Amino acid sequence: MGRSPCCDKVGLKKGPWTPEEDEKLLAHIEEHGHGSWRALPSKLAGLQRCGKSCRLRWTNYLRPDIKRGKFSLQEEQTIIQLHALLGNRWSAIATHLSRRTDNEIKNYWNTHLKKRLAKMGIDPVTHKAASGAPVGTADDVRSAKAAASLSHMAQWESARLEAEGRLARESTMRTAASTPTSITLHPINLPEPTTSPCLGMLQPWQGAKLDLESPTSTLTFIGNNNS
DNA sequence: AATTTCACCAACCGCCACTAA
DNA sequence: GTTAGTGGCGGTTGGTGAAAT
Repeated sequence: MGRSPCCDKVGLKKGPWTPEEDEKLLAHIEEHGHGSWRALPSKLAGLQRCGKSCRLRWTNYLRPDIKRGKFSLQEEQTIIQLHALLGNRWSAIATHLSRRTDNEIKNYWNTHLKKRLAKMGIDPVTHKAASGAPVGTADDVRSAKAAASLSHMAQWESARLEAEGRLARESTMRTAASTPTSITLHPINLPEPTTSPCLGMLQPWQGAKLDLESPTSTLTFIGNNNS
């Protein structure tokens, strides 16, 4: 498959966006909406940016429904648990954290959460206690069970996401005009949220009692199982 | 006060999936 | 069936400010 490079055109600006550029992009999107990103820069006089850069700036920064600033404890828990389930599928994780962008979650994971897990002797990739890590023997059994459970859940969730993707595509093709395109998630039977050994790490930092509501309970489940 | 090191995060890059011609 | 164009995703980089020396 051939691909034309997007951002190698001479004369296109790179690097941080200026307030003026933000203003131009915002004004344009407010007026025309965001449709064809590639065509957008040519419509915007004076904006020497490639469409890809415009899209990124919009989705990660300018979108009005973006929540910025510190992550709450609840959000941290959600990220950790979803990462245990989904791995580095940041966009999928972001859909479960309302108003957070995948880029922001990814950055937060790489700069904060990953290090914390490592410090706790937990492998941030597998979410299992790292070999040789100081984990209590009683916990070992629990951790192993939890890991096995999470592994199974991960497979389940992957399959579910694929199915959802297919369904979403099919439904948009079939009923493009009439049907709302919101994706409804189907219930998954999660074990106790605390089964992920790494979640316990959040408690001492906050010194507060955790309200360990299942992170995925923030999802809007419906009762029907059509899969 | 000057310099170095570290941490954070916005933005870039390359790849993939999908679609239209 | 093939090719080219586009949007989106995840990994990575580089600029900047804060902290340490």
